[in-house]
Amino acid sequence: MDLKPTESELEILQVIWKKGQCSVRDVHEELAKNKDAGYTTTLKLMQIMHEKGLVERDTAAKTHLYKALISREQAQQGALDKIISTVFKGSTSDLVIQALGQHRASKDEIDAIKNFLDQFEKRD
Amino acid sequence: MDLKPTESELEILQVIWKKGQCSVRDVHEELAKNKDAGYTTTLKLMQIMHEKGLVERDTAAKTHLYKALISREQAQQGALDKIISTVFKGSTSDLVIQALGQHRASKDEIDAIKNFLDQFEKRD
DNA sequence: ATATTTGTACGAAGAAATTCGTATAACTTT
DNA sequence: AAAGTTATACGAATTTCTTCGTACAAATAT
Repeated sequence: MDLKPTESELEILQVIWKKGQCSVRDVHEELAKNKDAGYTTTLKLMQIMHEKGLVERDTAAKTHLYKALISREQAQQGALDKIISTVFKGSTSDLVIQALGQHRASKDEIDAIKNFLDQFEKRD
Repeated sequence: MDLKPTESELEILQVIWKKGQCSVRDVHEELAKNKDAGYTTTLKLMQIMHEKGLVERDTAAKTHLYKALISREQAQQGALDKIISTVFKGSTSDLVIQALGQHRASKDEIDAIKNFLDQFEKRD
């Protein structure tokens, strides 16, 4: 299993992650808010995702219901691994610093991260 | 200008970023260490990158010399923006915590991040 | 000067991802 | 029960990315 969603697949997964279980129409209507694609395009993509094992589906009723077989966390980790190796020279701290630099995190966020770092350090 | 390098383009950019200025052969030999592709493949990709405006080139000599027109930082930011919006629900701190949690940063890295956070906090 | 090597140009094949049209089956409405 | 609506299936066109072969020009070596 490769489990590396493409760009469009990721858009679909986002909707499924948010809603938990979706029909093609559910997903398509959500996507239609920001994007302009035909219904059968979404259908086809979801069928392909099923073939690839990215989602499972319940075909009991006429309208099939899809669930994600890859978790958001798995996808996050995959995405991180990829960009850390391709643009961050393998350096996680470079990534963290760049992320924080641009984003202007709030004090709360910064504190959350500091706490996290403290715990992390103690653990080793 | 779109300026969103593909996967292969990123591999090439990495070499150019590292060496500063490169001939096609420079890049190709570096890539050949980890990958197995023909010389003309690399050449073609670099020509396309030139068309797209990702690199500039000096054609004065027979062997053309390429320089990056997109900085590593720009590519990093683009990659971050993309995954923050597609898999991290827009949350930078989620990304940071996930990155630190899995990647087992070294003590030095953690200290670097802490220092950065301290400075960051003072700045506001 | 001729042959070999080293380079660019470029068309086109191949592969992967995306989009859509058409067929057809199953419900729903009239 | 006929017409309209809402589904899935699936082939195929399109687009984007990648790879490579061939042609040819310039520099170098014999």
